[in-house]
Amino acid sequence: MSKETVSIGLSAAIVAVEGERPSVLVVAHDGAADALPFGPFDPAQQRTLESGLRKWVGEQTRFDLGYTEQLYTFGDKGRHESAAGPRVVSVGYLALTRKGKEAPETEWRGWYHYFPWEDWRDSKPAMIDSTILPALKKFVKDAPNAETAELRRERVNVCFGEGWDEERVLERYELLYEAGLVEEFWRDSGKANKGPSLGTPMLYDHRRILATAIARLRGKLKYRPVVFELMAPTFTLLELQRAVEALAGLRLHKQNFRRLVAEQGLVEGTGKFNAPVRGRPAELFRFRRVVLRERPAPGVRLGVRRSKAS
Amino acid sequence: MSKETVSIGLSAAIVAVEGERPSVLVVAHDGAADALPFGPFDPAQQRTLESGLRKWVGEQTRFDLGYTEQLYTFGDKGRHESAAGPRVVSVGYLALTRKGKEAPETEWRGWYHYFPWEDWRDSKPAMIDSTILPALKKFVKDAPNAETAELRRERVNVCFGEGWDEERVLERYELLYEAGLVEEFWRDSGKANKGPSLGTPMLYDHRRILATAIARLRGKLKYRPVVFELMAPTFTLLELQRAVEALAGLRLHKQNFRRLVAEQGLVEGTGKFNAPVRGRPAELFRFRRVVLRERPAPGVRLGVRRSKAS
DNA sequence: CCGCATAATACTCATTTCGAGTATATATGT
DNA sequence: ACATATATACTCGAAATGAGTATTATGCGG
Repeated sequence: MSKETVSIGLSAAIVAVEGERPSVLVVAHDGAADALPFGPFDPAQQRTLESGLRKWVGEQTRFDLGYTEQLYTFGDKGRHESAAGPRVVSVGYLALTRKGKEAPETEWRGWYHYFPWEDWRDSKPAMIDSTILPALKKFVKDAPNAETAELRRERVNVCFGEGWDEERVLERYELLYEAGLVEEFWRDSGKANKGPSLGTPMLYDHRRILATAIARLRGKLKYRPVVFELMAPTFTLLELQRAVEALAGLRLHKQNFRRLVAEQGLVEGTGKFNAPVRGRPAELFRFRRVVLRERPAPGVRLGVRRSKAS
Repeated sequence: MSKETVSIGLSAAIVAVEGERPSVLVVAHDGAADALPFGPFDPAQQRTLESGLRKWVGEQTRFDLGYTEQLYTFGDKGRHESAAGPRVVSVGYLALTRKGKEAPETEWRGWYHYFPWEDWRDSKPAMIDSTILPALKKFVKDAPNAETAELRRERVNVCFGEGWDEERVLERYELLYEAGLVEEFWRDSGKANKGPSLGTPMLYDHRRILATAIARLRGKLKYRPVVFELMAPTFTLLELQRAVEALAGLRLHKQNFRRLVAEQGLVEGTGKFNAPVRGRPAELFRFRRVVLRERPAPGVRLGVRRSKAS
């Protein structure tokens, strides 16, 4: 094993939405922490990193990855590899798919298990005021000097202060990590955690990769029609809205949502209607693929609401 | 050299702006193609990829990298390494700095040398209509089948059709690459180019990394105050506007630009004025660092003009 | 020292977008 | 029939946006 070479690992946050639940495919061995599917990159066989990813995902799971996107390359010492063997650099990917039968050893898990503070659909998660903000206040106060304290105060404000920016998923996770509010911090530092531990931990730095994936997806949503990778071929407008809301972790204004989607030419009606459980039947729509040719940034601009219920 | 391991290279697009010219630091050996500063990553010495980057940039050049950001990890076979030796995976970075004395062997070069079709400040570059579009039309026509032709037509339209999206720098470069309009395509495929060759080529895949850097910077500009990393401590509003225009490759509406910048609280006046060459003296402004605490997405929203001159 | 070119800065205006709400239509269940 | 639930259409005001005109402060050439 040469000193100058490293081994490359590919991790994938494979995302699907079922109804109102955004889910991620995890490998869950009993006892061990949840992990993202992970595979080695074989430089001898594969021409590109992405083809390597598609290959082992195809082998290990049965999913057809539609949209895939590289997220970030992590090379931090000690956050991945074992003491023996070569240094591991891991390249994280985001992949979107429609849920199917999962492979053995894997299962779908709602991503808000890992990030409960990111779901604002019902209301601001109570844990923010009850647990997170007090703990972060302490984190600011415990800063070694005034300058660090000021920086920390700024970060706390940006992440959890006035005006929720749903895209800052990674920033918030990293802040909670540094403040010792997630289990991984204590695991990585080898000390015992005596305080709160928020959300379900994951193996290695996988929760960080997942945070990156969610952040990227929430951003992309607004200017590229990526949601449709997660939808069935036809869907009602409410189903589409629920999917977007699930991903963004926010409630949207129904009437404005359909106005946006329609005006942008993102969807077209099929003339068919669903069989409703209750209420007036909704028309089934399909994604207008041609919009890719027409508009420069055809995303689902999410008309965020400012006040009460929908 | 193990079969399963690769060697990691770090490339950096180090960007500065002088007046109206956005520049990138290149290593220019006589005869050879321009290259981005490139250094190997030493897994034995460095804890993270970014610390590895900062180390050799600090050694080779004299710059203090302010803002740095990882761009993308390229692992394509044949686009980087030599036949012998290990497979090279290259991690690209974007770094912003203020121009200083460059190191030996390096020089600043305007980035539009490499992407002449990306500079729309004066007008739509003539080469688009005279050279690019006809060649791409041929590229569509030469498609092996109707489906590929349709896909290509769509891409051509998105990249160079109605409605210029200044952020699609990478998409455009990749399209030109595949259509054989940039020298690198012919170099990589080992054939002789008989057609036009647009812009100045670079070593390996460095022009692709630079395209990624420009795209990322143009996007970030709008929602994070990154321009200020490139400005002197104080500046006039016109200087700021010119810098943004240089990066975006677009002209902006002067009065609206200052309205945006002022309303968003991005800058504050110093009460001092410059010594004008002509015209009324302009007030010198400085970046309001506190804005980071106040606003969720404090970027320079660039009120793009739709008609004639400023 | 006057008028002009040039640039900075202030202010106006119409249009579009956006958040929010009301009104109406069409189902189901009792 | 009517209560309830959902789908869809339409309205309204506030804010943001694109574009322009007006005014102010300089240097410079006569």
